[in-house]
Amino acid sequence: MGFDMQFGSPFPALKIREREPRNEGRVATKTRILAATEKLFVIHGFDATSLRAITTEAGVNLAAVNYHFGSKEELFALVLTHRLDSLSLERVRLLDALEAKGFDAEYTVEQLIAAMFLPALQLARNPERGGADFLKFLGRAYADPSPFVRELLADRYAAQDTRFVQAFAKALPELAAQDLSMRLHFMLDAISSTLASEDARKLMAALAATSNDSVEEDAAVLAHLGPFLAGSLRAKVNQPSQQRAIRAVLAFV
Amino acid sequence: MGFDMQFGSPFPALKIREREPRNEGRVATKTRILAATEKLFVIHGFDATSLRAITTEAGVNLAAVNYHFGSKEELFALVLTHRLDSLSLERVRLLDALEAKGFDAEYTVEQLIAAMFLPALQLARNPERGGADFLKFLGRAYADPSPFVRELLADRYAAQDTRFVQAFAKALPELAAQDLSMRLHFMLDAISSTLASEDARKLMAALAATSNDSVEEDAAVLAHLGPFLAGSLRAKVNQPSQQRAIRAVLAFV
DNA sequence: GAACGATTCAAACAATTGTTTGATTTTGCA
DNA sequence: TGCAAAATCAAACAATTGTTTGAATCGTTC
Repeated sequence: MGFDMQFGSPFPALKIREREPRNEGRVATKTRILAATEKLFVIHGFDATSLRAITTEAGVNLAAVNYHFGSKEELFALVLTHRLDSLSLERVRLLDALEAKGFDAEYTVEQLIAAMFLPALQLARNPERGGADFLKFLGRAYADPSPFVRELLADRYAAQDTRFVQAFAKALPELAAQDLSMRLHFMLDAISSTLASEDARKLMAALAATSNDSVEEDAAVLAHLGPFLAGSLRAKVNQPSQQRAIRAVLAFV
Repeated sequence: MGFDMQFGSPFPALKIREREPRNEGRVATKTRILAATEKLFVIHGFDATSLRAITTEAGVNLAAVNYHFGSKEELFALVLTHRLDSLSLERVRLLDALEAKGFDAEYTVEQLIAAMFLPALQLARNPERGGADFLKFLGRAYADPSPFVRELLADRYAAQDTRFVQAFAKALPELAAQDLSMRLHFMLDAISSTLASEDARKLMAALAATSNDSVEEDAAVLAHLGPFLAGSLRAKVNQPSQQRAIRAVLAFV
């Protein structure tokens, strides 16, 4: 479940042989492969997940991957875009809605942060679209070192990233472009590697547990995440306190 | 250069055959291998750096690695600890000095941040001990997905990490342990993945260029990094502004 | 039920990996 | 100079990788 047959390839280049699965007794081979791929990708990443491991996990023949998907890369491209496209769409939708309604002048940064992270929290709560492992999946995807994965993400979601960067720039006009760029870099890298780490996700689960309504849970997580991230984005450079602290430490060098 | 023969293995288990290199005409084979390993590790990471690539880069025979170092893992363990041990020592030394002198009550967080990051900036300025590529090396090491690298770092530098966590906890008594833990997680993950990324390091170089004294350069970088990190650590949870921002965004869901 | 395409399967392929072997060369010391 | 240890070398090894092949099987349709 989760996966099903509506896997129309989003890549023109990735057109695969289409056909209605005809056996009813067991889940279609393609679906089993996709599910196994997602499961093993979360654990091991792209490079370390072999086609033999996938086909064994799925209980299908090794050649089935190349037959149904063409290649390992095409298979993983489908798995990645299937999950991440909905995340991206939802993020942009929230950003659109906020821009249409007009930001709350005082809390623009907090609203942008909420628009960035609420969709992931929601997807993690929807078993059909990722479930609890969705955050793990997301972290893996953005932390994966394989050039193939990195280029796929960069190419496919660059436009969305740009829109958020521009929105943050507008909300923080006093911050130099250099500093904003560095801080957003930090923020996004932190999010993704944190999502990939087991204990950090446990922490977030613990925070969520302070409420019992599911919408309230998301709000609880954001109430802890948001100020932390907003605080970092709003901080002013060259504070005297920082200057003094640096001098004190430099004295020991 | 940089590397030389004082490669006494820090691991009892990793004792390698010791011997004074006897050929003078060219750099000793062991040294060439170590240098090539470091160079390729920075570019490709542990898994994707093959022994054949290393020995080709070093201009030595393929079997030389197993002959001189025993295995690929033992070779990389030497390269990693060689660089990271000095960083760790210097960090702890600064922390000791600060604790001995007594922290500046008002700026403890800033001082701790400086103690964490100054050593890396210094090493990056010392050609003998890493040079400009040291930050790249550091980022790679902490972002590397290989279980071998992750366990090596966790086992070897856990004690140092704990000391810093405790110092931060003391400096931020009003912050719940959960939140502090999450924020430090974010902070360290952000630092390492940022160091590994090309454009983020360019940004830091640009910041450093605003001064010409080399000590001043480090201070300049810290003046931009510090407030950003301190701001994130000091932020208070459950701010009304954050709560309102979350409500506004949740309305669109 | 014959025929045909879609699917599955075991097997092999070519390429790459870390490691080992055994002969050969180089080196330092007697 | 002679000799033994150390170092280098080409070659092979065993294991793993993604991919391809060609025959066997399955399902549908005529």
